Amino acid sequence: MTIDTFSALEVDKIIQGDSLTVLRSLPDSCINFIFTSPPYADNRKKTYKGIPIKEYVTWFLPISSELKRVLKADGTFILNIKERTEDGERQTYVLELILEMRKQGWLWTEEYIWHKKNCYPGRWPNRFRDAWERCLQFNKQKNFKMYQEAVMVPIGDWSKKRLAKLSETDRIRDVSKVGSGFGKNVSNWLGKRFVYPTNVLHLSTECANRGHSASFPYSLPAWFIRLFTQEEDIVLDPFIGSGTSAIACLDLNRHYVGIEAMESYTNLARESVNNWKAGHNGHSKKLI
Amino acid sequence: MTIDTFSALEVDKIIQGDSLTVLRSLPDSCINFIFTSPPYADNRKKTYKGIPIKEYVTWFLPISSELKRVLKADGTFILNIKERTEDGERQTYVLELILEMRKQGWLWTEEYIWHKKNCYPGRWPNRFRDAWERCLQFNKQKNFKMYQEAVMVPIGDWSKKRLAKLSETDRIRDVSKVGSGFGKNVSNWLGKRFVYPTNVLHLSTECANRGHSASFPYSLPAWFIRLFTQEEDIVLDPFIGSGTSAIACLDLNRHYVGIEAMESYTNLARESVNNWKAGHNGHSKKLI
DNA sequence: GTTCCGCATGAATCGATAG
DNA sequence: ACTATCGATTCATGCGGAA
Repeated sequence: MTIDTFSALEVDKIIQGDSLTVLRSLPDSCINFIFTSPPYADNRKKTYKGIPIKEYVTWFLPISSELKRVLKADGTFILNIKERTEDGERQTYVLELILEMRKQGWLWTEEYIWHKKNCYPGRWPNRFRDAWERCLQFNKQKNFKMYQEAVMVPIGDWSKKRLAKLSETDRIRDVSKVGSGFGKNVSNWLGKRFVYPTNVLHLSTECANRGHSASFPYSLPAWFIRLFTQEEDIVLDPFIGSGTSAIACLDLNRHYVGIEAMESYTNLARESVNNWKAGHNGHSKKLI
Repeated sequence: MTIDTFSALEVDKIIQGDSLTVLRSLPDSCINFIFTSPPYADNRKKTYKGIPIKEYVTWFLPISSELKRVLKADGTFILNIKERTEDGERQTYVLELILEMRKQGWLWTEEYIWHKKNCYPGRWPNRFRDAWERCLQFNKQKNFKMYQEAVMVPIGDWSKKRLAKLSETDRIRDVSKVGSGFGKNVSNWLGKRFVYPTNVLHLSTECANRGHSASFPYSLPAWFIRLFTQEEDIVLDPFIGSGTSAIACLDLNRHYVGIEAMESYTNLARESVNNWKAGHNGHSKKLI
């Protein structure tokens, strides 16, 4: 990254505004990694958090085009999404989106499965509970940065527990141990036998009553951020919601750029960031 | 099922021949359930087990059309498939296949994830081990046969604590919803030992215990056969390979129709069937 | 500081009812 | 007929307070 980039790109901020508009104001090739969980399709509510199914692809494509522009050549874009059912069918807009994004020049590199261990309850005569979501990986070129060692897990049964419990409690423990960084911490871990994970992630959704609901658990962006970035890298979340990705960046010593359209969510995200800083003795991350 | 159907459809057989050709000889609407794991796409090997990627959709569509014809109106088709990577990208033929099959009139009802707990080992610089496959559910109409009780799983350990004491809030919460449903609700939970599964299946890739290698484990077709059929129903596998689906049918007292193009696999499947019958004291399943 | 235990919650989905 | 809203269904988990 160059000085020029930094002079044009302000990092560690939650920007309030329309995602497409804000993205257009960002410089080319300034972002190391993009993680986002965009608003899901919803025919019923025509609010911010509900894009009609039929308009979904059309709505997203200009955004993915800008994301491709701002992403560095060796960067990665992870899109967390799951299609809705309508009229008893899985809708196909996510499939269409993948095909259209490839026409934009994106490579569809991989599809990770987020297995939601505590999925929503319910019972229906024609289907079971939906316990998984897609984490689609897109890249600009075949060679991209990937730091597999940062997400290695201990071998054996408790490795699954370890991966599953990478949430709030874990965060505190890690911070209290080391200030130098999460990846280092993990690699120094007690056992010497570590194994690479697979493309299936077993994470629970957080369900505590904290005044707001995170649409995805802290550990989801954290896992991908560790996998695709190094410290001081810049992470973009164009639909940051309540700020989960930003908190993950703070913990992992990455820079973040968050965009959020709704004022209430923006305030919530900024508050989360301030709480994090307060919890770390007022020491905010050193800015370049 | 009518007598006519049976006179035209011979069940409990492994038919050797080209799948499309054989399918065309079957009567309309005679099959209760279709499960198959078709030959994977592969550009390099031009063998039976390798359909070129670019031809895959074109190759499969006439087959899926015939499958739709032979399936009963309330039947289900489960397609176990996973796209290959080529040039560092996930290929898109499965996505395209879903879209094209919908144009044929199929409903894309659901996508189950088969999580392969002991997936193939290996390491690559740009991806992790692939630990999941798609099990795509297609139907002819919104209302289809589904026997959810047949695949219920033991309830989690949490229930022991949870049900040990009935707290005040349980009562309040129930009352707030349905008013009169409290007693009934609690009594249901107290006796409950099994719950419904989700759309994520955790199965190992272990094969049938006969020393024959199968591309998918016995438990995968068995699970779906139990879910979508009753005893005496007819199950079709148009790419039956070494006969795993047939063995599952024998165990579950379902009729099977298997199709296999290669003579060697056909012999293997027939041998598996014979071994099964020998292991059951020569009593083959009663034929109608 | 640990462990234990109660409890509210969740990117859900269907079918019935209402406009 | 067609769309919008609402109630019913249901289970594993993290969190917070208690022991």
